[in-house]
Amino acid sequence: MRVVFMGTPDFAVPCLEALINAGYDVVGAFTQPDKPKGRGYALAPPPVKVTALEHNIPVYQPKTLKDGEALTILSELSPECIVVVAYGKILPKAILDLPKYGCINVHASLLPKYRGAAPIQWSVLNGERETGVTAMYMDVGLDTGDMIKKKTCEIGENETAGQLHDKLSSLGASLIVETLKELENGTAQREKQDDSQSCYAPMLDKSLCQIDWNVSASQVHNKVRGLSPWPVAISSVNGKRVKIHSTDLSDRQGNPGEVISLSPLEVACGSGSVIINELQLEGKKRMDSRSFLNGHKLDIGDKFE
RNA sequence: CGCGGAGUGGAGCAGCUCGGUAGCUCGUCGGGCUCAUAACCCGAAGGUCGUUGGUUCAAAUCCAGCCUCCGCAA
Repeated sequence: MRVVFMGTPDFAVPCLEALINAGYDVVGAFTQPDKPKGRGYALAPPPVKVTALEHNIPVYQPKTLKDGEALTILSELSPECIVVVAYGKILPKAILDLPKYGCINVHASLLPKYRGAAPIQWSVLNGERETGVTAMYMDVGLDTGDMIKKKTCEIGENETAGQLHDKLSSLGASLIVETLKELENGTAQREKQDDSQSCYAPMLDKSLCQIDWNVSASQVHNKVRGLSPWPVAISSVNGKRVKIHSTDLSDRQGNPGEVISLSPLEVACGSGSVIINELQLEGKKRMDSRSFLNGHKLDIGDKFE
């Protein structure tokens, strides 16, 4: 089957590789344009581009799909199916209608829940215990297409968005391969989404990162997990910004934000408390809290805020 | 040329302004104490102070270049 792949970040890479390994004829890869990134604004190629080039797949990085150019390219590639995984652009109807088997999207949640840009992080932030990946026929809405197939997985109590990301990413890879098989066989299901059950997972905003110590320990813990490894939960001590990378739940009480123990480093929340395992001072590397305390004096009663 | 911080025994930091004995909190190893401890006491090992060059009688410290790591911003 001739397939065009559309995707951008790391999450999409295993799907692309799975298609290649399963023997699909990937005739082109669409991905976002290189963007200036990091210190010095060095131009960074998206991960999907790197992978595609390694397999000698032609890469296209149009700024927009709305003009005729993208459609022309796609017509020439004449894919029987377009697979879209975290591409980051809306596909116009003309493109959706192009391939025989349609445009198939892999989304990192159990739809209709967590439609949108950051389903993985939001499912952790909200303390969900289960999530998964969904394959669907794309339509003109945002993650609203009819569903074909799902795979579920558990979210561990201490699991981070990063760990979940990796799990779902490989789940998504096997899902897309199985889904294409079913499409070819004609055994693929088609199920409408129940819009009344839907919710949105918007792009993460930096203002989310600030930890409010007045909320419950599990809310703090979910925030730390959900924002790890990026963009990372933020607090400050002694006037300096600190990233909080990893915590454990505990249940001691105290004034919210106050250090109530030094070994291990434990901070009180609105209810319960949280043990800080790993943190990072601005300009410094991330380190375990014991190392941190060796070089930065903290006392019981000092406040995180 | 986006803005900024940092490289000092295994870890985290101080020392650098005002050049001249390598310091602190841990860890490690050996010994002691205790019913017991991420407890305490005694002792020991371990560092070309990122790298190259310059200034100087003398450089971790001053000057210049390079490498590496990190924070912000995108």
